[in-house]
Amino acid sequence: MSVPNIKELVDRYIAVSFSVEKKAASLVKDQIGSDLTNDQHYTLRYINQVGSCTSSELAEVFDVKKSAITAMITRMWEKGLIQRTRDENDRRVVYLTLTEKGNELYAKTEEKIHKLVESLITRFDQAEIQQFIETFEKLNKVLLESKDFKAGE
Amino acid sequence: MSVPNIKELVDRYIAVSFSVEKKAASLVKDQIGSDLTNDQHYTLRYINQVGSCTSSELAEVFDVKKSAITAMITRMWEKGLIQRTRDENDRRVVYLTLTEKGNELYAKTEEKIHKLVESLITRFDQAEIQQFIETFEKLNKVLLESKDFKAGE
DNA sequence: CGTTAATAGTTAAATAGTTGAACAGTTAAA
DNA sequence: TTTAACTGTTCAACTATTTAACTATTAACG
Repeated sequence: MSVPNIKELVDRYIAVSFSVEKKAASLVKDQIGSDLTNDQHYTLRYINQVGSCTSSELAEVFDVKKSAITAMITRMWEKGLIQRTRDENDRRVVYLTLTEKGNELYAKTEEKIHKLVESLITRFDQAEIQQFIETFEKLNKVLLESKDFKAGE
Repeated sequence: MSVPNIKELVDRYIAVSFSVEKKAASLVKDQIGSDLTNDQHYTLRYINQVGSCTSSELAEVFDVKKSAITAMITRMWEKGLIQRTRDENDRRVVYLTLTEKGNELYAKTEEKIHKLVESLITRFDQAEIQQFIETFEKLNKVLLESKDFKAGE
């Protein structure tokens, strides 16, 4: 058992990734659920990070169709969290930015999530969690390449 | 930068876990999307693993309300994938099992997901992926404890 | 130039998943 | 035996998603 075969590793990965995803989503929701959905928080997070972006860009990042983004952005726009600004040079393009209210709500919810994640990862050895995140980031890159491969064939 | 502080690790974890989740969900869906949703596949997977379970148990595992489970199970029952059997001793309880069709569809989709995950993790050093999964499993335990803590306070 | 392509985003209908509250039926406790 | 607890369902409301059709705009090129 000290050298698990590939099949066992695959099984364990599928099981644990599903379980962690469900539990983490539930904990995040407990923190921010009354103000925002998890997806809406991640949308605020992304726009806050890049400053300004388009629907197409979000669709790419979230790996969903543009119409799904339109629907979500409209809901957030109705809550006054997001601003839509037409590009004057290319009038097809709409830039999405956070409003003051959007920024404030993001900061508030992000603080809660930060505390949550911190309370989790400080229960690990620092070297272990660092290695874990590095492999996780590698996996993220591998997934990105898989997507390109898929699109290219 | 060789010794990142906690805040940086937390930031990186939040970003990468979100990104991986989105991309993985998308790839899984590409494999099984026409027959089942991702959640439905995971439900088949769980029931296949334990043989038989109840709605309450699924609600616990999936961390959602029982009414959400009822809705999903009903959809899968309409497709002939799941059987509902009342417990004769405690007639409140309904046991959920896979039908023949459910088993076959599970096997078919699981094979695809297996191949997908295998193609991903074989791109890592075996020791690295093994360590990664072990930490992931630890995280899963920590999350379970966090849930208990939350419920207990 | 003018027609045709491609692009950015929206709309609308359909489906899946989710919550919360009310409810039925059943079992356990007092 | 009445009351409380539990299992599962129904319903209304909502978010997220896809597909297909559509508008408006820009780019390509003959």
